[in-house]
Amino acid sequence: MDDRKLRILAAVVDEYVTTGEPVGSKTIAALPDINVSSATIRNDMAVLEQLGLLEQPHTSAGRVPTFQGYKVYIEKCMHGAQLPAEEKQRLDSMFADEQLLTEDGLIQSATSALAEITKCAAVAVNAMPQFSVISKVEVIPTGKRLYVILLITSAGNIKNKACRLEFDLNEEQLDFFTAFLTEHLHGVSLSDLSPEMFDQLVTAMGAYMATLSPLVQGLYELSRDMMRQELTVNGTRNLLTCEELKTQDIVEFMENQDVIMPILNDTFSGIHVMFSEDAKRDHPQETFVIGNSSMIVGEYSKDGKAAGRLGIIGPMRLNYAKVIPYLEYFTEKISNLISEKEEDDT
Amino acid sequence: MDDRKLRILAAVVDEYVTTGEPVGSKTIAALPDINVSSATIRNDMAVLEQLGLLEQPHTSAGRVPTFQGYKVYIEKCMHGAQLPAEEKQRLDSMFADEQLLTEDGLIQSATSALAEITKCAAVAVNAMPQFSVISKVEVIPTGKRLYVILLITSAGNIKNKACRLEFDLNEEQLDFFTAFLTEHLHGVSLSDLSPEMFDQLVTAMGAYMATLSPLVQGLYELSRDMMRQELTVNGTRNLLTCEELKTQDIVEFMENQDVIMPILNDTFSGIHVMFSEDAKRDHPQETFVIGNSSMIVGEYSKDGKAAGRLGIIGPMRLNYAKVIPYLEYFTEKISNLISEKEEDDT
DNA sequence: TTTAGCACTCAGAGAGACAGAGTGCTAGCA
DNA sequence: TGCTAGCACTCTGTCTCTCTGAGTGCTAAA
Repeated sequence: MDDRKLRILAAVVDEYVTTGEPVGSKTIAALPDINVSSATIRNDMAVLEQLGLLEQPHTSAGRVPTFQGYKVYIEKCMHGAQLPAEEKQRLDSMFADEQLLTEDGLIQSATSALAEITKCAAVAVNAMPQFSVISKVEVIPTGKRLYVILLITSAGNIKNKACRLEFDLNEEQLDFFTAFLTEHLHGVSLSDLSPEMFDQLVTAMGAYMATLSPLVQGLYELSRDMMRQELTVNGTRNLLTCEELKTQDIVEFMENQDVIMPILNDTFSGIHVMFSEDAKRDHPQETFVIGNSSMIVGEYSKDGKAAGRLGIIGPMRLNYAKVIPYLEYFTEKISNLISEKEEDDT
Repeated sequence: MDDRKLRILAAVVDEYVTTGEPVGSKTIAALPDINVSSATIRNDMAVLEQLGLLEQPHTSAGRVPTFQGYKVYIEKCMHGAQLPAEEKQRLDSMFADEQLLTEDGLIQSATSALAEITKCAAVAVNAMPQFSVISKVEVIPTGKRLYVILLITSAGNIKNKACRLEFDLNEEQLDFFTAFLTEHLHGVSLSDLSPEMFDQLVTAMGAYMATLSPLVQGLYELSRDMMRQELTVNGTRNLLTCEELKTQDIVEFMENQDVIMPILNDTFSGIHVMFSEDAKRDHPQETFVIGNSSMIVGEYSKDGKAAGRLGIIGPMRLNYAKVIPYLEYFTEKISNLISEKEEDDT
């Protein structure tokens, strides 16, 4: 695979990405940095087609990159595209205005900006919170036989749940229960909270068991709830303008966004590009992936530890050279902002 | 407007609803309960067209009901269609299995069943919680300068919010604040919580003002949050199969479902049918309504008091005679189930 | 008031022609 | 050996034309 063939591949991809039309040999020959005739290009394109990097929609049409072609392009032809300095500044100032925002707000504005800029859908998930640890459990009486359990983790997540008991608790019972929970659960990681562990808790309560078990059950559900990752999706409607994506697929995705969770959680580092073909192969159990789509995912971190992922879902025919630098910028920016915040808060 | 014209209108609607094709005079003449010739029907249809109840897509096509035509049909031709008894039983048994469910769960399963049956989108909102009153406010220290505010209403809604202060509070301050909030807020209705009222609260705190105002601010945001109605939408994808609805519109709706809130909150009683034309007229400020759609809304109640609304969004060309009885059934069923539950709980 | 008959209209499907873009192959040139 | 010019061939998309069928409105008769 010589240098010229790579340049031709890159030219086909660039051209196809902007026009959306199959690219012919003459178009390529007319480009300034290609100095061979269209006949030569035709020969090279035939080879690229045999390698599975290009394909023809029909005999008398130009060439279109295959998803393997895109892969080679991204890997070998894109060498570190950068965001223009003025664009960086513009975005920096946008984030400067929003310094006060919470992490949630940050993710919201990052995904919507990303969706706006790339004309794709932007997604984000926080990292699996399984390793965060319970820092506080409170039980608060709030009405006749009605109690609210409040669960707080080291990562700062707070959730509550109301439980109704058979009987009202007296002060002593309440104190016992709070102390009991603190003793057994403080510092325990969420992922260690198994149903078995809760069974043990119930037995350990001895005489209080019968009265308090609904609370323990509620607590279990609450911890399950905490384990759930938050998915943010923005700009899915942008995908509608891509003819190569089926509307049916897009809407199915909108109604059932969670299917992309396992794909987002795949292990990798840095920026990762994935096509619907890959997803179908690696996650056959997922009922649904948008056909002909690609997903570009990056990771953001908080004080050096993985904190979540940010991605773009778009058509396979996507201006990767433009989009990837943006994604890099945003992941880095989010990492900085949430890490700083932590610093000046503690 | 004589009886025969009404029967012809009904026949056109019924026929159009099932076939989706404009209906010609011959088709109507062939129906068993119409005993006049096609020429007579043509004359009547010309009159119905002048009345604005029917229209022709083009000169040599059959007739199609206008939205006014549907209105007259629903009002005068449908005389109380009923759900077949066996269907009622089937649904009853479905709900019997789910007696343990919460109100949320009930709404979830009702909307998804309704969407499934009608092949439309089903929506639900709870009633505006503006008249529920604050029954409890708690402030719980959870870490360094970190406090969680817990707000509980008479309707049983619970929400929390974390606030970070400049300084840690000592026990006395915390006690003061809790007592202060209970004194001023207990029994106050959510709709009375204005920014001005919070300003007064802050001033009334005297010396504590500076330290505690972030908590008051947090409390205000929490109360705003509580006022927000919960919207449940299910089965929007079903709408994609209707050619008369624009995909663009449907997707726009999916991404921005809240726009239907004001429409759902319109005052009415019983079952109410509304067309996108009506919605555009009555809610011109709403940026978006699905064109050619209709929305059928009913109300469910809890112990006789309005508790929320359940609706169907579908194409204007909809089998109203089938769909409306289902909606009636579901609203009544939900009302019964949530009311019963309340009884045996207090 | 209803009906039968007739001329008229219009959309949609199908066939055929044509232009244009692009290819593969062959033969010649550096 | 690698590149190029030229040519025949292929295929799609578009345009035009025609034809069919469904449906109407109008008129005259029952």
